[in-house]
Amino acid sequence: MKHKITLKDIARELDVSISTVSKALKNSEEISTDTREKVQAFARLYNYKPNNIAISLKNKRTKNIGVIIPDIVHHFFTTVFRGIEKYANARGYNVIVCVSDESFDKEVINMELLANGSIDGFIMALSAETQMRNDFNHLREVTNQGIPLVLFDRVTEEITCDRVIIDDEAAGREVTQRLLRAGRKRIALFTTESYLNVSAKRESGYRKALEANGIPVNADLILRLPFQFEDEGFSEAFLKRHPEVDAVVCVNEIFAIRGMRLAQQLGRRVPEDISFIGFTDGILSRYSSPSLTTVDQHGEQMGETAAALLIGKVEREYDETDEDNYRTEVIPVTLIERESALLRT
Amino acid sequence: MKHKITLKDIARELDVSISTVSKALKNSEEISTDTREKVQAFARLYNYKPNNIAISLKNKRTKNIGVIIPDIVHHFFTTVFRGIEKYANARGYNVIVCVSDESFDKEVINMELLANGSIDGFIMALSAETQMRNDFNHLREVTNQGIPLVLFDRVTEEITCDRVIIDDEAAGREVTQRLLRAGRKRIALFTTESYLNVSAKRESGYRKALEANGIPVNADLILRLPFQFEDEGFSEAFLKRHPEVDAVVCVNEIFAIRGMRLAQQLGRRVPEDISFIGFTDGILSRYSSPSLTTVDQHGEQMGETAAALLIGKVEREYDETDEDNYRTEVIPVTLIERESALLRT
DNA sequence: TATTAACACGAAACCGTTTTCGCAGTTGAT
DNA sequence: ATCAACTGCGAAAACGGTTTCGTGTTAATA
Repeated sequence: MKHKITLKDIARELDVSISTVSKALKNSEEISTDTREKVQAFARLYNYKPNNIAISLKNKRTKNIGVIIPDIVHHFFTTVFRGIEKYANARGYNVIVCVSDESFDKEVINMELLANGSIDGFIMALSAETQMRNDFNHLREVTNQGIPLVLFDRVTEEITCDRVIIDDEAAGREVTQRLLRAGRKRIALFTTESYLNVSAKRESGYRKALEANGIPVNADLILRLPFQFEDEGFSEAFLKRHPEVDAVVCVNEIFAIRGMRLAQQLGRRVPEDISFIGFTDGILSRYSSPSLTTVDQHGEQMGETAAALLIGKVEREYDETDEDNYRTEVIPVTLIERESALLRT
Repeated sequence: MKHKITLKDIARELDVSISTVSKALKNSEEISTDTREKVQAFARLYNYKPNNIAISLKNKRTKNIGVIIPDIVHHFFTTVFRGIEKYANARGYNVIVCVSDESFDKEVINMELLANGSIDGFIMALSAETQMRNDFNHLREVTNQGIPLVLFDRVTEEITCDRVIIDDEAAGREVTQRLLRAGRKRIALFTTESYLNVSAKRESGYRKALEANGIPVNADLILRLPFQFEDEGFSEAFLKRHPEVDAVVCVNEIFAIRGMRLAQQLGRRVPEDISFIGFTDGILSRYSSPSLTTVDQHGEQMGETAAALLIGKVEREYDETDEDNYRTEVIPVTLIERESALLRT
């Protein structure tokens, strides 16, 4: 095994001091052209590369950013991750990913592990369990240490930090509104348990749209599905129980796809008899039959924005206690109109 | 900003030496019970956590593993990644992900960056461009430095390292064989350009199955699709040109889904008129209409196996020059029978 | 000729740990 | 009383860099 060459090795070989080598490699004016060239030639020859760890220790900067997401096998998070990775990489940062698996404990453990010098900052989406427990001490711990934090999608207001979100309520309102305008009368909502803040906000938008149109919200038309497990027939029972429903707003892609399949199996035509609109523009939406009309959250852009905010903080000096330094970026969404909903009357 | 506490701080406060603090925290017998307790109590109180970077520098071990994959928004790679992350995390390792984006240059740059001390080993799938160029010097560079490397899925024989693969040829043979047994006569193949070794092997299996059944391979029935871009109507033209085709073997999920849609749009019934079998058991396969019969590569298991091999190497002393130390693990595949292919006659 | 400035380089501190080794001071045995 | 062994701790080197501050040599200036 070829031992990796260090400054010390070069210094020994060339019979100069370590400092001289270090400076020569940085092309410091302090070192004579002669020596500089000699050192640089030698370094090139033996393919010298400085040790990242040593530099990190010295600079107290790792050029690593930590990303903690609930799940990686999930199109939305994957897309955001790509945006983060792309932006970070272009600026010389590497990305360490930890998957919390929707577990509070894993989230805490991973954060603490990374917070001890491994990363310069965090980008994360809260796990479901964290949102349910409403316990954010691990986040506070980290920000108190002066480690920059950017939350996206699954965020909380309890922590002073940057945020990248979409306007979930407006989006929920918008899609419901569009269905109403297209003449739909009985609009159902397929959502998750309400502790997920995005779901709660989308639901709130749904409710507001109905109310704004003088339609009373019927709690029976709101179906709360367990989001981690397979739907145990809840949707099917719901669709059978409510033949009058002519449109469904779904808080994610998968609920919509499953719903559509079941509706079709029950002999209902999509979108003629019943329209479906989802959230997240993943491959499923594009390739399902019919293809799904859905809200594109522009995950990649969210990721890039989050990375930009984080790296900005990392590289700039700033006053942590100044609330004005924290921004909440709202990424505009786009409704992708496909086949699963009739929106033009 | 609360400054992170160090050994030095504790030593100063308690008026002992840094060495004493270090030993006390490790519960060394060398230190009196009194001092130990005092130090430990103080450390707990101020929530002392050792600096990972300093430890890495000292130990020359980072507890980070580098993962380089061509694409993260791709179900198979994501699944493998989850397996890696799961296994690694359980053993106290973090995972740094770099996306090569199918580009040779990015792959090289990322590897070189990480190889300078940031990681203890690599797990990777080669980019398409790397496979096309057949240039593996960056891999050789890394292994020469004694950095363990595990290749998965997109591998090469040119490098001495561990590998985790499926038997692509056998799988290609198997699915073709099953279609033949089910009475299909004109079986087409939708594949990528042949420089991707997995595609090449699957094609080889397809050919062998046909030959074994006395059916001449008809090159016209092999459609090579650009895999990075949207299919510009090639599949459609193919299906129109070959109405006699009654089954298609596809080297990935997306080719199969697109093929099915087009076939259906052309008025052909799937699976009655034409059967489709794909590779990769992603969400698309499960939720398409009809659902896709596909080869499950068990990505998560591949990831776990790769991580196990890597961490084994990292933590064990071994002789790099001994070829016997390198293993190629073949993960058994499973054919998931769904609706898109009639396999029982 | 004495002073000074520029030049080229090295010593050493520092980042935060771990670990070896040595050194007092105490204890117990001879 | 002498020596050995043990106890409890600290100094210092090491990991691989960066950076500040000297310092000796040479050449220019008074």
